[in-house]
Amino acid sequence: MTGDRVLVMDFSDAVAEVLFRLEPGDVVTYGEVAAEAGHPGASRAVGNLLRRTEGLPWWRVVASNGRLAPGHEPRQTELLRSEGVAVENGRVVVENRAERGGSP
DNA sequence: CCCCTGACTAGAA
DNA sequence: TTTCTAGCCAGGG
Repeated sequence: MTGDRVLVMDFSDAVAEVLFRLEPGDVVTYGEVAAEAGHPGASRAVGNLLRRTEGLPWWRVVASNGRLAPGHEPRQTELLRSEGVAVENGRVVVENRAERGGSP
């Protein structure tokens, strides 16, 4: 019963909880975090929170298009790669082997 | 209460 | 493919 332990959590706390639940090698988008935190659509607020808050696994959060955080691409790339995440040209490589322009 | 900023997103050009 | 615009949300002054 009351499996929900969601006590009046502030936006910041809710987002932080979701972030800390992530495991090494896991990557999520701002929108996913916002929705998981109980604030769907607040993707922008999530980005702002990561920018103002420290101690959070911000590198595990990327944009919906796989883009990394502006100004932190090099650092985020190294962190993600160190966890086994494939990153290329400031972008998280998704299981998307279609349309690629280059070598089919 | 009002105004502005921002590590966003989806869609159009 | 890249660039721009409009819309949405929370925090801070």
